[in-house]
Amino acid sequence: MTSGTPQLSLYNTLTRKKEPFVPIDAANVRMYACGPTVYDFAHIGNGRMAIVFDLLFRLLRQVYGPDHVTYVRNITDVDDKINARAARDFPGLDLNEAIRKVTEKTAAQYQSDVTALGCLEPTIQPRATDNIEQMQTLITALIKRSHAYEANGEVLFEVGSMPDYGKLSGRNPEDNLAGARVAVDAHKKNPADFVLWKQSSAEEPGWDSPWGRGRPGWHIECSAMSERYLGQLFDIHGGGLDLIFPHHENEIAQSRCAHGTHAMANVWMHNGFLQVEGEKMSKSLGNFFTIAQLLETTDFGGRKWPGEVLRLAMLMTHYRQPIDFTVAQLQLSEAKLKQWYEAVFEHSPMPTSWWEHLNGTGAYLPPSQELIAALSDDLNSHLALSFLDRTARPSSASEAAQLASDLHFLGFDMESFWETCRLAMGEITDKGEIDGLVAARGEALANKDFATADRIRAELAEQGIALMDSKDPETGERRTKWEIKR
RNA sequence: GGCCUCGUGGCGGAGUGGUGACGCAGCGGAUUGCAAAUCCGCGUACUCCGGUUCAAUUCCGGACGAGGCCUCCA
Repeated sequence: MTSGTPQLSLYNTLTRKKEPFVPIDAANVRMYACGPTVYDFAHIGNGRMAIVFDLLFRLLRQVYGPDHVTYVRNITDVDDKINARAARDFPGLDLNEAIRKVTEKTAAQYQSDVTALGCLEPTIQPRATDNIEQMQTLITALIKRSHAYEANGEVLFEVGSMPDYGKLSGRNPEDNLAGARVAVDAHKKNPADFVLWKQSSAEEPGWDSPWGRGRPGWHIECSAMSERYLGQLFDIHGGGLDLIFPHHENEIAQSRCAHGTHAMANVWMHNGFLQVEGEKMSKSLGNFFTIAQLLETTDFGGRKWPGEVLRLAMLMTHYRQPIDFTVAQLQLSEAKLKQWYEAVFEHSPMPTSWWEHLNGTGAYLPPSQELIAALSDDLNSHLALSFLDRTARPSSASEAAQLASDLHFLGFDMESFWETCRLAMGEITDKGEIDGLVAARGEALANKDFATADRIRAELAEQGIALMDSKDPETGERRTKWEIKR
């Protein structure tokens, strides 16, 4: 970290305060985010989480260097919901084979979804099923240290064995009992005790273990995978707000009790939820949208939405605030994005032009200090974007190049934008052809042949090209620029 | 019932103990063959009630309101 870099501070759910971020090892900053359970398409709320932690990943890479950050996002591919889905979708198949089909297909879909949202690939994406042995090792340690017990064929974590259980969520087991619909199982010592390992029937997926053939509970996998790839104590652990309890609480209990450590991760970060048009997103309200649906169908607002537009809409609100996801918000995002891109395009900062840059080798500049400063304040993405608004009227090619680089840093790429535009442009794909028509119109105008001039303008408009005239401030000559409209 | 967030102009949303961030929309003007774009100007917002203070939207307390978690839902 150079001396000019602003201090990074992050809100820590554990302390309910914004704190300066101090990495355990600046040469290897380690973060973990709970990834998808791969049984169905990811919805736009899952997308928000991916974007938030992608932004953090990008910021950390900028501050500490791209080779000094490890980002682990797991794939949960063992889960009873997956089993149910596999049995439903592939009734003829052997269950394990059906499960593999479901998880592979869903994991691939997730990857393509979040890539469309501009998310970098995490450093490591471990699968739960590749880490069963590590989970068993953890469970064995918990039993040995008297934090877990076997009952009724299950292995359970004993909440009462950990004095500060509930610290993250600010609750203690007694509080929960009053209104909670916690099933009181006779075999549990405490109703809040949770499953580490459960038995599988012959048809269910299972692994041999000291406690019989079975499968892991939901929480243990993140404890196992984070330890394997990040160690017993790492820097940042993130996820959605709803994971605070019970998932993260239980992860902390498992990891700390198994290792005898005082902490699992130093900073716990949670992103807020999103609503859709003012209502909670739910299947029953009919306002439940998957990422793929927004990208590929016209279900939301009667049209498809580019991934970058969805990304910008998410970043317009601070990650801890609730977002009201609306068509109006997406339209505003698209307009902004278009304005920024066009500002860059106008100055064509590359030696040739962005068109050539599409195939080529442009190098981006480091992001603006103001941008990094805004994000360093607990990922204040809206403030960062308002900085872009202020630089969105570049007066020189170098300013335009800086704007392009800032956009690139935030995960918005000129390349994909122009690809999308090319598709929208229809017949005309050659910039020279457009320039020729613009010149022909200029000639017609010089001869006061407005009919011809307007015909050319109308033809271009049909191809999705809008022309705009302006006066050169120096010479008073007509200048015509064009842009792609959608 | 317990716990956690949050309440800023038509909208999205920063921020601050004392001159109304920024963007979108809107209004007025300049420019213009027309159109669009562009440029200039315009808003007097901080849920309510107390308290602290010379001064509160900002700090403290309370009320009201919204949302969330306590159900393997991000």
